[in-house]
Amino acid sequence: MRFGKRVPRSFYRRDPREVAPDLLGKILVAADGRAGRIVEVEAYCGEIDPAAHSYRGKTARNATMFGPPGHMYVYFTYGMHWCANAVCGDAGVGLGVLIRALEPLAGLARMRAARPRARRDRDLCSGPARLTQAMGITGAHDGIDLVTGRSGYSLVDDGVEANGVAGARIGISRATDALWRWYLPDNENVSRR
DNA sequence: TTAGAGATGATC
DNA sequence: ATCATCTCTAAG
Repeated sequence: MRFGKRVPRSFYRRDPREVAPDLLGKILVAADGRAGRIVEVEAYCGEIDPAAHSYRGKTARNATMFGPPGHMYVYFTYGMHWCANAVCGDAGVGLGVLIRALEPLAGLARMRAARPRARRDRDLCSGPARLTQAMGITGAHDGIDLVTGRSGYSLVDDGVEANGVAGARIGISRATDALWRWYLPDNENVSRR
């Protein structure tokens, strides 16, 4: 791959609270050359996590979360936004990591075209719905495999170290005490700076 | 720079 | 009614 080597499926087959901090620094790559480094993530922990879509079991919307790890769960929210997760753990359990922000690395012109309202480049991918817009991710991509990248998006590792800090998750009303958000504290592309 | 509210529709 | 959000507007 152009930006790094494939993140293997075994990476995802773990507790999302382990996967999430390890995902910081990895790169989300689109087939058309758009790419961004992950700088903010949140873990969602299935049946033990009241804030997770999968908390009450499998439904039509969250079915991808209960599928194999390393696939992308894309959901629609607030009537207008798409958000993307990496499915974690074993199939059938309903675990995932929400990708909340990217540092734009390549294909900036395409990202700006996809988000004409973004005033500065740091506004392109600094939020879960912003990054899907910038990267061209929609519900059409729900369930695609991020390991093989055969459906247009993949996650790769270029070896750059990224040490994050933990905090409370954003935009939820239950399980607000769990420190299951990780981000790079000095990165300008993190949401809610 | 920050705070508040509207947009907009699927979900359960 | 709620929601894993964003953007604009108004005010400081």
